[in-house]
Amino acid sequence: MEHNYDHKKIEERWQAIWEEKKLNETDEKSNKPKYYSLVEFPYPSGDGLHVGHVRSYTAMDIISRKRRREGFEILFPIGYDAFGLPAENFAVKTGIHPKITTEKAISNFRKQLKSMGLSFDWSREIKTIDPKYYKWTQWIFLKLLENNLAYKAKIPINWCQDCRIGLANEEVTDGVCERCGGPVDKREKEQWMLAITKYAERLLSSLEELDYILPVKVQQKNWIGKSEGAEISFNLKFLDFKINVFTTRVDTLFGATYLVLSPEHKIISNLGPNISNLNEVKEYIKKAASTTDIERVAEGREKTGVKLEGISAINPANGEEIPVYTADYVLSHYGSGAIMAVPAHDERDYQFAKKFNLPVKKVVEAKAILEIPRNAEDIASGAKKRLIIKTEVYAGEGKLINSGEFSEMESPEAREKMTEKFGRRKVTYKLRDWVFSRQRYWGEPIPVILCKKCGVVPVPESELPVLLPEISDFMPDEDGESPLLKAKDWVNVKCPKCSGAAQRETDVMPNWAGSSWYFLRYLDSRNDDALVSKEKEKKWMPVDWYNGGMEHTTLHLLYSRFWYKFLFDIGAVSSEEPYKKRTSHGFILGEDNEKMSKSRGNVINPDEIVKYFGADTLRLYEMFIGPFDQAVVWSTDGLLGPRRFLDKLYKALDRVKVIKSRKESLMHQSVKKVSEDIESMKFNTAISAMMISLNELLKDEEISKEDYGLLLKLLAPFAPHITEELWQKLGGKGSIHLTPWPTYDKKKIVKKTNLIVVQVNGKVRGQFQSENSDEEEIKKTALNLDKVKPYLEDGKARRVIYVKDKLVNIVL
RNA sequence: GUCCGGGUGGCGGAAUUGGUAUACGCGCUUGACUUAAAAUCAAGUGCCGAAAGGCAUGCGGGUUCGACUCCCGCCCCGGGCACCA
Repeated sequence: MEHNYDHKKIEERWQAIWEEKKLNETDEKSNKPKYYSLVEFPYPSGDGLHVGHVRSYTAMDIISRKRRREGFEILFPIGYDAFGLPAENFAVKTGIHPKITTEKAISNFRKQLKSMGLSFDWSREIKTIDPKYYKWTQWIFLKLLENNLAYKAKIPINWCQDCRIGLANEEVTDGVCERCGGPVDKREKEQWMLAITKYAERLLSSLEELDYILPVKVQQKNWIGKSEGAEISFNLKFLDFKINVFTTRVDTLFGATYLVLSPEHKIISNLGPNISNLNEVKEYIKKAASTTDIERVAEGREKTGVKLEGISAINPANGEEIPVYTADYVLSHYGSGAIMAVPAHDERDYQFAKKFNLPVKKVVEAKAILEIPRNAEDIASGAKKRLIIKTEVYAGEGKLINSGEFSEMESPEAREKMTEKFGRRKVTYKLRDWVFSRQRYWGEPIPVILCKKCGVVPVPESELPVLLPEISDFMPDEDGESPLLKAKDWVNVKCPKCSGAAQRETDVMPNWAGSSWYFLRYLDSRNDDALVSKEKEKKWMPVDWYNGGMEHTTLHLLYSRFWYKFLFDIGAVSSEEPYKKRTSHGFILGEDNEKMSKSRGNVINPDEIVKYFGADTLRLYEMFIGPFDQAVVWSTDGLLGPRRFLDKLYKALDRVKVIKSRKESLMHQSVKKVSEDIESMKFNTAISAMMISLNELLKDEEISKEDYGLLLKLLAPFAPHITEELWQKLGGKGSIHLTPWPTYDKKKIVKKTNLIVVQVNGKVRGQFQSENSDEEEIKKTALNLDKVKPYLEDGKARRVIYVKDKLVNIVL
């Protein structure tokens, strides 16, 4: 018998056998209940698979393997999200076509993924760059266009100077490009937009029923940013214009002492002739446009703005004449792009009012705040709680004053009544439409033709896919026009409508396009007639469990929910939400506690780990390293623990005999623990439980074959290769991965004796074993313990507390 | 600023209807085996203390017979959002 655990031999052998036997391929004909488990398909970067991929993929592999053995027909697919900037940037530098580098990276990824023993159904593999795939991405776009959810608009977009690319709101972090960290400014550009805002309410409200981890729900909710308030119209004096403002605090209307328009507000140009300082205003607007987001919100930046001389508005509440300003602290894209300023009750308005000497009028009585002494010193020095009233700005609610008939009312009531009298209810969202154009090469061409006569003409469905043309110069030009413009033969076409000369749209889709629906394609990945057949969609959707990164919460996850709801609306799918359950994994940081990156030199290559320790050890380690949802620090030394565990398991086989004495209580407990922990993704404690089991089994010379086999079955989802090998050596029939998932018997877990802990005044002083639960008897035993007696000499037990089968606490 | 997480040995971490704090693993110490080392096996390992005992879950209070766990306040770390009216 072999005594050494040769991971390389074992892993290669079993991977080949499983592949040959198609062990992991989904059986479409099966009548078992379906289970669709999904991981985010990787972007095939030239750097190869990251240990972070292994973490997330192993977790879902464990869940899929368990489900399979619980009697479900599993769909656990994989593919590649292969359009993207890194390959294109590399192409700009080297002239090598992104397709070549991407395909190479995909081959490498495939090899790496296979070496991990992940139970993917490889027969359904997809890649977003495949024309047969992006045909359907383009098809969805056409449908969006047809339903007025795709439109072209000239809007100020976030422009990354380094990448020469327009960015979606979601792709800008702290005012810099999420990708390259370069500065982002605003440019007016004609862009394709998707009207995700039309779905804001639905995206928000259906969140409630979904089984997503809380942080995901919270983030999406905040991102959608629903805000309920009122819209109030302010008429202008002497002019037939009105300005609408959005406010959540109508109750402060009597305190509105001026209005502020965002510099981009359209009414300013309409008012032009009536503004006596128009030049000054224009100057300010120009300056505001060239201000970047970083500058605009820079900390401690003083408020700026210009008064529109000659213009004044009427406060509808009290008829007062109030001035109108334009200032960049008011955002054009939120609410109506105009606000009523209430300096007494809003910090920002107050700052502005102070600078421009505008009146501050209190209309809500401030509530006193209770100040409590904090530290021991304060308390010792006799400091007492006291009430303080903030004097300057009070942003809270309270009783109204100086508000005519509404005085004496509390804020909520006043809001109701004042909305009714002066305006109307209004709901706004922070969510903005999705900037869908990219002036780049390596993406799906947007399938429309621009005709001077007919305007935007969709490419007929029969002509899909619009293939990405071959070009050799991938650099976008200075103005940010797409490199596709250089493919003259491709660009110049006849208009499908009028047959006149026309041009193809040269913008391509963002890399979020292909990933917004990929989970549907897995169901029917070779279908050329539809993105997915109705029948298969009905059978497999929605995804039962989807694990992925938190960084995709407001991007991919939200986008794909939007597309799916849209597909539902046009009858292409039969349910409204794509993912029933969403969980998330934490990052793996380098050994230096920093994010893994080439420049830091702290990247761990999974290939090396597989080579030296084996895929099973790597999998086990990554699951053992810490709580699945939290960031963890890589430790190569830490791999030794799981590796030793597998070594011990392998050697233990020599001691396995068919014997009667089993460790039933222990094993049933393990089955319970491991089963439950997998469901809650507490893989670290599941592994700990299996380590404890093995350690316990090894305490005896002989190990029961039944116990050992059971342990193998529990471990199989985590370490599929070694358990399969040992299962065969044990004489097991068929693959261990096809055996039913073990069940446990509660009765067998119960212990015969209980350990009773004895405390005196809450401190542990002793313990004893007890076979019964008789309160009086146990209390008596406790009071007579040698360790306890000395405490009873001075005084009597005032009270004795008994917690059944657990603890006695003697209170003196 | 605000919304989520999180703070426990030398290190990763375990423990939740409040009931033995430090499971499991790494590391370390000692011993066995070995010419030696590695590997492996065995014993030990929160801190202070010779011991008895005392002290320990970010800090300060509180509730309780009993608090890592609940309440009040604060500090620090990670992440999201941020002039959103």
